[in-house]
Amino acid sequence: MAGVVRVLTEVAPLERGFDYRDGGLALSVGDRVRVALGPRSVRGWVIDQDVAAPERDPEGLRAVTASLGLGPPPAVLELARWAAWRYCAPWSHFLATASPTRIVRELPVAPAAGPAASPPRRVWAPGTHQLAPTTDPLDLVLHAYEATRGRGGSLLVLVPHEGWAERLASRLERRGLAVAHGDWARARAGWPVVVGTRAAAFAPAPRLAGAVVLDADDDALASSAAPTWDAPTVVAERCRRDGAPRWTGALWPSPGLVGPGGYARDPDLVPGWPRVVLVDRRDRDPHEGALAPEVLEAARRALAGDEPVALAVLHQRLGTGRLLACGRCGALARCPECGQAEAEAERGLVCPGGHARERFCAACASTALRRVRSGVTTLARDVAAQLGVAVAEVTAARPYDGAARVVVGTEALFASVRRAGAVCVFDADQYLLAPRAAARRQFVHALGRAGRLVGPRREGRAAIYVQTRRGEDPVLEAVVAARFDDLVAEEAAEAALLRLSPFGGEARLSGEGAAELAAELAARGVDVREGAGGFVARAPDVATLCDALAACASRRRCRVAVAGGDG
DNA sequence: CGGACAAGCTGA
DNA sequence: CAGCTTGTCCGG
Repeated sequence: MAGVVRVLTEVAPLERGFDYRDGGLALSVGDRVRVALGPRSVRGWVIDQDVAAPERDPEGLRAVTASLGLGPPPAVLELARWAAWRYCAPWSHFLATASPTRIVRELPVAPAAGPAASPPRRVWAPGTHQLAPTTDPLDLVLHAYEATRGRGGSLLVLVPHEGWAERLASRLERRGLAVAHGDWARARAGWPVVVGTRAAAFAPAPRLAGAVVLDADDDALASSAAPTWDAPTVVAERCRRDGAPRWTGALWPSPGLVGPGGYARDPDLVPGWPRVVLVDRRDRDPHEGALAPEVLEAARRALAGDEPVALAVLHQRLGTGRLLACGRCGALARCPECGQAEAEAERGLVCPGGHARERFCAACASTALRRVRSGVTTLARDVAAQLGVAVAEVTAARPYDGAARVVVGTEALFASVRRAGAVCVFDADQYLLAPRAAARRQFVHALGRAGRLVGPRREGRAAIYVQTRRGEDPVLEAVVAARFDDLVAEEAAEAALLRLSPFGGEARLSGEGAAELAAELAARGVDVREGAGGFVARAPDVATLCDALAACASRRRCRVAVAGGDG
């Protein structure tokens, strides 16, 4: 009895499966196989079994060359198919994410989900929780485990960074939970708890009992490289399919993370935020150096303390533009018409809104404008000179090695620095003046992460110093007071009004074939506008947009980034 | 995607 | 007309 299976190959642009005789191999849906495709030998996945052989010439089918072991279970196979539609990307891309890196032919036997050694202290309702950065989410995970362990299946726990996943996995193990972390076979076997980062949204657990996503507003949970997709949205869909409850923790409950049910605020939100001190540098001596005097004073106090890292200086590198400031009065060069940061043009200044003007300071009319953005290396040298101590430069490529007590780095420093006596945000304006609304959210998120280094305000002395040239900025006022409700509501209202994600479907088209795809979408009634670096397509809802994209022949010839959010 | 094969261009 | 580039087609 020669069975026929349908195989989807790894050859991404080939969206349809090809049929093969199973060649006597015992194959199941999801399994990895090697097949011949024309003159080539390629890997693929069994996507269908018991396929009818072609009526004419049933012997013309080639046989599967070899079995390459287990692949994703059927539920995850279907989830990957959904993600391919949702993000306008090849199915095989997500199947690869859900597959093991080495051949797995046998699975361990999953242990039963026994009770936790220490029960949760609180009851956490499913839904979105705005958590203070210093609130330990372990209790939420323990509650989610106890609340779902009778349901059968795995509790999936996602965090944005690998170091956090490792620490969380071992803490849960110490409380008696059976945890699969970075172990494909255990997840595939249905281990009671599966912990991981972004890719674990496609962890091969056959069924979810529940899911927890922590720091869901961290950009690391979204893939910015093509194809773009985001883990919170995928997990939401997965829970919907399995009828599983879901808990979301976020520093900033952005519209894409909050459903119609709203969100719950951490009772410790205000005391659990760090103390934030604004350092307004507008009226300062432009020669006072990289760090303001009050930051230097805080650094010296911290150097006298016993934290291994006394001061961490955070330098954001967003985009490629450079900010300009007046060499005389220190004001930032901002567009008098729309308020956005201006950049140097061939002659004069230009803002992202396209307004151009002569090259002089709008505040004091001085023509002595200078660039105020420097790289991490320059900044580290300046800080070393100001403080007279060794300064370590920390980037993704160069983690903190524990030698220096003052570190300067990008957000990558959060991966290797866990505690600090004080934090200085070198230049908040990079975030606050960026034209994208997401930049404000990223700023609050970065401050929250910095807050984990210094600890909650209720503990006193440690603080985050935010250097700025902005006056009254609602985002700065919010982080000082740890009151975000108005901004969160404002963002949601704006997204609803403009029908941005998740209130509508939204996709960015860029690259070579963008114009062609834009025309094709417009012909299907999708609202397409030309924007910065490409086109933005909008539809009343995500399904309409994704269906339209799926029907377009030219969708593979350009980069399509469909916005996340599950509403 | 990537190979196979056909059609077009070039140089001697 | 060999040798090379460029384009189109197709895979079970």
